[in-house]
Amino acid sequence: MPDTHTAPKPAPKSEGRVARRQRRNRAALIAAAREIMAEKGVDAATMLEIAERADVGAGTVYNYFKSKDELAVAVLESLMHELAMRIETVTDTFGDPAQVYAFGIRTVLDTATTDPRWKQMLPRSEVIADALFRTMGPFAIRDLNNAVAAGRFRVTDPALVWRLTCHAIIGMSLAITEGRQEADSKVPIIARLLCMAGIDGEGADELAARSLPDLPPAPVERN
Amino acid sequence: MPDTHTAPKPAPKSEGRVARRQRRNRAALIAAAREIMAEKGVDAATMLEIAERADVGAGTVYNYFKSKDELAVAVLESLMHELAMRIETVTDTFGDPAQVYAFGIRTVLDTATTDPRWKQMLPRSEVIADALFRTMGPFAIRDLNNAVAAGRFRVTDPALVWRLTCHAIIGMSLAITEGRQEADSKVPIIARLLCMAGIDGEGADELAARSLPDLPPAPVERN
DNA sequence: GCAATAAAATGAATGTTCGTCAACTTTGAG
DNA sequence: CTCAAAGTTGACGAACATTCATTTTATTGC
Repeated sequence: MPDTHTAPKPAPKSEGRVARRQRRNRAALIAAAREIMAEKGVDAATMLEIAERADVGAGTVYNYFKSKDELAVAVLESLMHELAMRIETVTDTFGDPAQVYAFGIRTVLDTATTDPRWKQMLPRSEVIADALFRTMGPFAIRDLNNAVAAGRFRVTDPALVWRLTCHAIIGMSLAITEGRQEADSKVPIIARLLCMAGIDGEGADELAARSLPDLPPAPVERN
Repeated sequence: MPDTHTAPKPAPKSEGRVARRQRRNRAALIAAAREIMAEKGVDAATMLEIAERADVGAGTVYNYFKSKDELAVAVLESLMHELAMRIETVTDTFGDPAQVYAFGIRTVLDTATTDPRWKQMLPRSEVIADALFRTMGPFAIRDLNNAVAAGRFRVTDPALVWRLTCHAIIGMSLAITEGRQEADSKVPIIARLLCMAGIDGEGADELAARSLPDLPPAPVERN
């Protein structure tokens, strides 16, 4: 009698213990991966060590992330989301929309070359650039559009400009951290990237040279 | 009697068998790696298979290249050097020095997104971008300087602009081959990259839209 | 409560690959 | 011809991502 009256898909009444544990595990895994990857770099961080620090079995990681790369992407996205939030709290006081965009890319460049959690990810340039494009894209594209509306920039395809900028920022960050590019060339780098947004050379130089307000401190790591 | 009259460093009279074999081995290894990496990608190409196709023992590869990465870089450099040579044969007929630069970056973008030997390397963005910077840098920087002298571009640090351009080109090439970026956005990509060289938007658009002469065919693979 | 069932966690085993090394071969000067 | 230095070899060790059969945990109908 296969026609028993068992509910085939029991409506998930409210959040059960499973869902709570899953959220804890996912967060713990990302936090552990973040720490270990920041300490030793993406490649040197082994899945076993990450699993141990998150206090789960080695195989469990694969219930949450299909591969090590996918886990690394999740880590990156969490870092970037956090940075985007911190940037937001500062830029909404700016009068010049072009400066909002300039501050954003300048901050990403500074963070990528300074924060060890970012630095250790840089060798995976293509992954990090793509994550940057996706995660901070909505903010950056909005800022570009604002600056265009204000007559400061000239851009027909903001997504294209943003993608070009992402690859350039990450590539230059890696070059700087590896010493192939002088660290004090950050201002000219920003100026040239602003040129891609359709501002002339003098305007770009001036914008890139403006002094920057401080970011709010990063939220403390939760244990 | 340590003072025997043995020449401590016997002047290499002429090229001996060792030197000849070494040149053959190095060339064979690069050729084999080129083929296999083009077929299967850098990661999927195993050192053993490369050694076998080059007809040397597995350990011998490490007499010539410290690591798999170093071998991959050598392959890239050979590809890029070849492309630079082919570009040279075309551009020296151009009247406008800005067009020489534009043609160069356009050709690199086209080749990277089209030639399977390049395409398979793209996932190693950071390596390929750096190789591009080094290998084609002398040409690109010379072209930039010429265009500046002709009043077409405005650049204070050509190496910086070239490095930014390298990372952007390679990143966009990968995005195109993976379908994350439409392939028909190549012209606007080039236009935006030209903006970084200090030309205004209209000039960049016009330069990027010019039709391109064909390259001479690639030299045939030697067996 | 209590089975019955489904979902998730586990960790030992697997398969792969890079790079090393001790033994072996080739080279070429004396 | 002799022999030491240079070059080659392929088997091997270590490391690591991923898999999967088994065990543990949670949920639900009764």
